[in-house]
Amino acid sequence: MIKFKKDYFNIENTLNCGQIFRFFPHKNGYIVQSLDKACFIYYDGDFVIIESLFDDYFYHFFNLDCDYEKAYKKALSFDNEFLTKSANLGKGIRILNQDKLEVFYSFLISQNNNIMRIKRLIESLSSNLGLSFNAFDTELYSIFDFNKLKNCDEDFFKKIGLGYRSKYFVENAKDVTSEELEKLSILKTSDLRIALQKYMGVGPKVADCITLFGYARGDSFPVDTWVKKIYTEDFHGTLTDRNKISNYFVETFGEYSGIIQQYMFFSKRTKD
DNA sequence: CTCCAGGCTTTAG
DNA sequence: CTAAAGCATGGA
Repeated sequence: MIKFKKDYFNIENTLNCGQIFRFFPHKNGYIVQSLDKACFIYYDGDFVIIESLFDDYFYHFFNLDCDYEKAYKKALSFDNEFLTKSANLGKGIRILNQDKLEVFYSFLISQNNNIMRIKRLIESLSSNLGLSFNAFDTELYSIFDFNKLKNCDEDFFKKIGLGYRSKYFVENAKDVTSEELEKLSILKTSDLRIALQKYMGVGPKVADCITLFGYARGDSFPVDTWVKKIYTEDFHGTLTDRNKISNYFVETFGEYSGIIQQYMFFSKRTKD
């Protein structure tokens, strides 16, 4: 069991800011899944409790060593109305340390798609290609077995509902492995971003999500349709190219780009 | 019916 | 090089 004060840790906001797709409400908290592991996270007074069989794994997963007060204060220092509002709304958000391969395939699904459907598709892949196990009185599936991906044809992925993204899975399943992604760790973020885009279906935005959520690169700023709206409506920017918008924000926020992006993405999507 | 969702690849200019 | 069409699917 892991127990810590809930300062700068909001369970709902951390799960609902679009960085993770495999979680769901359970009793007084949430069950959260990563690869073949699961944990049960909930509040107990002023504390957050994480129950699992893998304390070390989930301690790292939830990034519990990171000081988020700095990021929050950094966000306030820019004196931008929308950013200040977003930081106050989202200051309990943490960037999770997720598995690189799980992030890769998860965000391969994400393009031109919505979060509810992304969650459904990953769940469907898992129930078809993962192993079932029981935890917290619940029947769960591990993430889809990456070795089994190689043996699936395009029709299988289409039946799951991946649509035109099916061929991305067929292509990448041939050579995108955990080991291959791990090799790229030596690259600095800007080079890593380019390297990831060599894979079919991975463009600038998906690459940024992989560097941020899989490689823990704070100097990443994914620009999707929501963030583009933020840029024009709330920062009154004039750029239209997503690459340039991303570069602009990374130059502005530096190593805090990723978390600040999450504050704003969460804020823009939250109807108050 | 149209429009949109954590966009990318392909093709045209 | 930049601009725009085409793309699967399902919910609003």
